Amino acid sequence: MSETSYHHGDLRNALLAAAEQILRQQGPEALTLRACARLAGVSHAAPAHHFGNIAGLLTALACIGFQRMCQVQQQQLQAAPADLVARAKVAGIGYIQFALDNPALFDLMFRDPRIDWQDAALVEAFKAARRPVFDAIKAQDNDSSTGGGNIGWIKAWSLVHGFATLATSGLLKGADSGQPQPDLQQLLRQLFD
Amino acid sequence: MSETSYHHGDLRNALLAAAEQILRQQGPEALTLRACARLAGVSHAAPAHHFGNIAGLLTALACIGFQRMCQVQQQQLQAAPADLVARAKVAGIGYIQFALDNPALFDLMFRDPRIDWQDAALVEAFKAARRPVFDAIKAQDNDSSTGGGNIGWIKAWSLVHGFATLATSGLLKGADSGQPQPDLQQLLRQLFD
DNA sequence: ATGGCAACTAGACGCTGTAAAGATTTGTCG
DNA sequence: CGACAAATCTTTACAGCGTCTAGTTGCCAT
Repeated sequence: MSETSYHHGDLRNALLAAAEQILRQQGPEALTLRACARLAGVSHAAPAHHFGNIAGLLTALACIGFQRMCQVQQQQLQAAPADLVARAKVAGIGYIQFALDNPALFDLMFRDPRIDWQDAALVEAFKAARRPVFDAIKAQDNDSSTGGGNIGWIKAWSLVHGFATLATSGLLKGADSGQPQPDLQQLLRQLFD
Repeated sequence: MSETSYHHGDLRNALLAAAEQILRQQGPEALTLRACARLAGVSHAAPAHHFGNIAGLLTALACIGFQRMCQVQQQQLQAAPADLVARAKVAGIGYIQFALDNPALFDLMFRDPRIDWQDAALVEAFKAARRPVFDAIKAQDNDSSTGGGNIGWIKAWSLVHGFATLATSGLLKGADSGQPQPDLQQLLRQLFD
């Protein structure tokens, strides 16, 4: 059961790996079913047996992205202090750090119109990925007993997601004191002060 | 020089109108050069003479979008009080209101990878569209003489753009107290308190 | 009036996603 | 052990897409 035999053996994962490589190296427009099949060394129709159509493959890749995004936040929270405000900052920084480290994947997850948001596994992974920030804000609300509705959580999520989106889109270039290449890490540290 | 004659007369604007209609009614994936040509009643190759390629048409449409977005904010600022904090809120609300009223166009402007960000006219329109919020925050900074660098402006832009992006993506559904259809207008009013 | 030129059409090419049908391997049951 | 069913992959085909080239039409200035 090698890569050269008729039956690949692990084609589904091989196609996902190929898709991520193409996305990272050539961008979302080059990410096609046939390109993934070529890179994996199979016929152009093979991916359909594992993903159905292009939406299925992109949705599966986005699902993996949300899972990794969740892990990044959880890992950074493990090494964080117990202070609730500090933990909220750490969760937000984890959210943004994932976007800065994986800009193409982040864009695919949140911006590609071909992704199927009816997919149950995707929605579950998405909700898990936004949960660390949600929980951190809710913990603050409960502690100070100022927690009204969800507006605090939505404000925090908007701030974090907006910064991540603008940064991965390259739109913060020139927005920061005219520097063509803003120090995103420095801006990120100031974002929650 | 009517729509039925060999020479259309105003094909460029007709194609832009067709593109906006397709985008609004059928989404970004249906927005193709050939579909615009069909709707305008010309041959499939006609758009190339006015826009060069698909990126040219989408970039021109996005340019119009940024111009309208700038107008919405300016109009709302005309009827706004002189208080600097209030004016900053009005500018941000105008930014978001444009996104809520034109979700498909907003997505095209900020999310479509086919848009050419090297285009000078597009960059100029984009910078004009984000200027109302920028100026309002800078006026606050100057007034209170607390204005450090650009972090205040970037925080405000991130908050506004993040809310607009999440709302137009439909991701705020379910984020607000389990309601499937959150009252975005009510959330928007609370966003800057 | 007529020549030049801009606007538009027609056709072709390679790319894409997807569907149908055939080929090959795996695994299971008699 | 052998045969058959199911899963996996290939081959072929088709329509739609962007874009290029060549050809056609009609306006406009000379």
